[in-house]
Parts: sequence; structure tokens; C-alpha cells
Amino acid sequence: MDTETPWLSERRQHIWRNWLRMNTELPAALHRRLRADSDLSLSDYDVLVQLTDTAEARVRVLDLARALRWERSRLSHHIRRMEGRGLVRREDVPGDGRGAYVVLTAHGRAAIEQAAPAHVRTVRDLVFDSVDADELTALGAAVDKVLARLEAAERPA
Amino acid sequence: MDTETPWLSERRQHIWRNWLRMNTELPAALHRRLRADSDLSLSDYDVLVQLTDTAEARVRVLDLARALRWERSRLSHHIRRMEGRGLVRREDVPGDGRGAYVVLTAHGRAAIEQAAPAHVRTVRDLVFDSVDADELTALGAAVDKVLARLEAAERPA
DNA sequence: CAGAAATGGTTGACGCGTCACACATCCCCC
DNA sequence: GGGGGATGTGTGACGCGTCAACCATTTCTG
Repeated sequence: MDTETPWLSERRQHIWRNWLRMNTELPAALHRRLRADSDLSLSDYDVLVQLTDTAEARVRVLDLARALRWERSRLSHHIRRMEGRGLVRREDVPGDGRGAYVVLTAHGRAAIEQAAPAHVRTVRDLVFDSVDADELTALGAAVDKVLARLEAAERPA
Repeated sequence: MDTETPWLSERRQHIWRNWLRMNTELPAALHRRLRADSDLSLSDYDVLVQLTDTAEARVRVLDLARALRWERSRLSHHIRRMEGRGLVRREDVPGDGRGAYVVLTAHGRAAIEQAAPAHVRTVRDLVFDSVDADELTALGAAVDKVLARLEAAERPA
């Protein structure tokens, strides 16, 4: 506990507020555009990306949760909903009676292949086209450092 | 539509993924710590900050929504819950029969005054202590540009 | 090989955010 | 001054994320 607990400087406060604002509005904008261009939510998209990244288009639930950094239960709920829309399906794991695969369906593959180009364009349009090379480098470094700090701080908890 | 619709470069993809990850984990960490140190959620905190920023500790609902960049209905729901916990209360607006003030209660003031120092420390600990001056400058610039692009892109919609 | 503990996954309840709509009040203009 | 639209706010339904508990299976340990 500091003796004074000073507030953030004017400048830091400004950066911090804008940072927070971008943090809420950028995903919201990406989400809106993705929904406008496809029938996928941002979460659906993330799940499908993970599935298409693997050769078999088939991933164990826990591996998927780890890759997405989602809680198991969140993933389970989401998979159930995606299954209902025919984007993925569950399959038993031969060797392990507890396990379950999440498998990309043909419909799911078609959905992400149709959605991906516009989404990538949106990301480039809203983010990468806005910042120049130096800023991007600094941004990447800052992000890496904050992430490292986050992991160090939250690990022992 | 591009003829090729190229994916993002390896480097950009890396930055982008880490950016997204930080975007989800930093607020989550802030939220956890705030909850651990107080009875406030991050949203509660934001609302209370807006109220303490005004001399009268009393703000019109619509002004509050604009300041927070929240939807009116979201704010309405949230105020109802906060009212139930005694953090704020609603008051009629004398001149305008439709309007409503959101007023900070003594309990609400006590809550944020108790929570703020630790929260500010958390922000400094997790963010500002991690990045050096140059990176912070670039980060601020990048955030400003993305925000400007976002507003330009979403305005006509 | 019998428990006990760990692992993989699901479920239910609850708070939150969004969307569409409802509703009252105010303002304007004829 | 009496509609008609605009403005300010609240509500209900629904999808999502979290938390705690649960169940089935596997693995460990004696």
C-alpha cells in the first residue's frame, strides 16, 4: 500500500481511457461486420479457425479449450449451440470413454471459408492500415510485455 | 474484394493474436482483482467513476449512457441492479417528467473511495509498469489512430 | 484388484448485454 | 391547443459467460 496512492498522470489517464475504449469498440465492430457478412459470431469464428488449423478438422474438447483459452464449460455450452446449427458435431473418442472430439462439419467448413476473407479484410481495414510500421512494432512489444506481466501475475493465484 | 485476399503476414498475425488475447485477459484480470478487493464489478466501477466526476454526484441517464458509451437499455438494467445494492438511486427530474437522475448514494461513494486506490495500483502494476516510455507513446498513437478509424468507419452505418 | 483420487466433460442457475418494443412526456407546428 | 413526431426511459426475451456442482471414466496406490 503506497503512502499516497497517486492517481495516474494526465497523459497516462488519457491513454488508458482510449485504450479501454478501443478494447470494447474494436471487438464490437468486428462482431457487427462478421455478423453482417456471415451467420457466424466472433466466437464461432474462433472455434472454427482452431478446427480448420488441424489436419483432421477434429480436436479434443480440452485441447480446444486450451487453444482458445476458454473455460471448459464455456466451450461445452458453445459447442452445444454450434452443434444445433450444424457447424460442428461431437464424436466419441475410441480409446477414452470420457473424451469427446469436436468435428468440423461440411457446413461449418463452408461457413468459415465464406466468412474468412471479409473478416481478414476488416481487420486490416480497421487496424493494420491505420498504424504505421514503427507504431506497430512498439504496439507488438507493448502487448507482449503486458501479456508476460499478466501471466506472471496471475500464475501463482 | 481483392483478387487474392491474402492472409495477414506472419508477423501481423502474431501481433494480432496477442493483441486479442490481451484484450480478453487484461479486463478479466482487472475484474478479478477488483472483485477481490471490493464488492464492485468493473462496470459498477465505471458507473461510479462517472458519478464522482460530477459536482452534484447526479447525472441524467442519457448523459451517463453517452459518457460510458453504453446503450440506454444496458445502463437501465445495470442501474436497477446497482440500485438494489444501494450504490445509486434514481430521482425524478423536476423540469422533465420523462427524465431520471442517477444519484450516488453515501454507500456508493464509500464503495468507490475504498476500491479506487487498489484498482489504480492494479492498472499501474499490470500495464504502465510493464511498458517503457517509447512504447507507451507509440501505443497511445496507435490507439488514437485505430479509434479514429473506427469512428470514421462506423459513423455512416 | 479394490478403493481413492484425478481427469474429461456436461449441466443448471444466475448475472450480464443486446435487441425490439412499449410507454410516457415533451415539443412543434398548423 | 390538439395531433404527430421526437425524446427519455424502462421492460422482456434471448444468447452468452461464469461458477459450482455433478457424473462417468480412467489412473494411481496400496
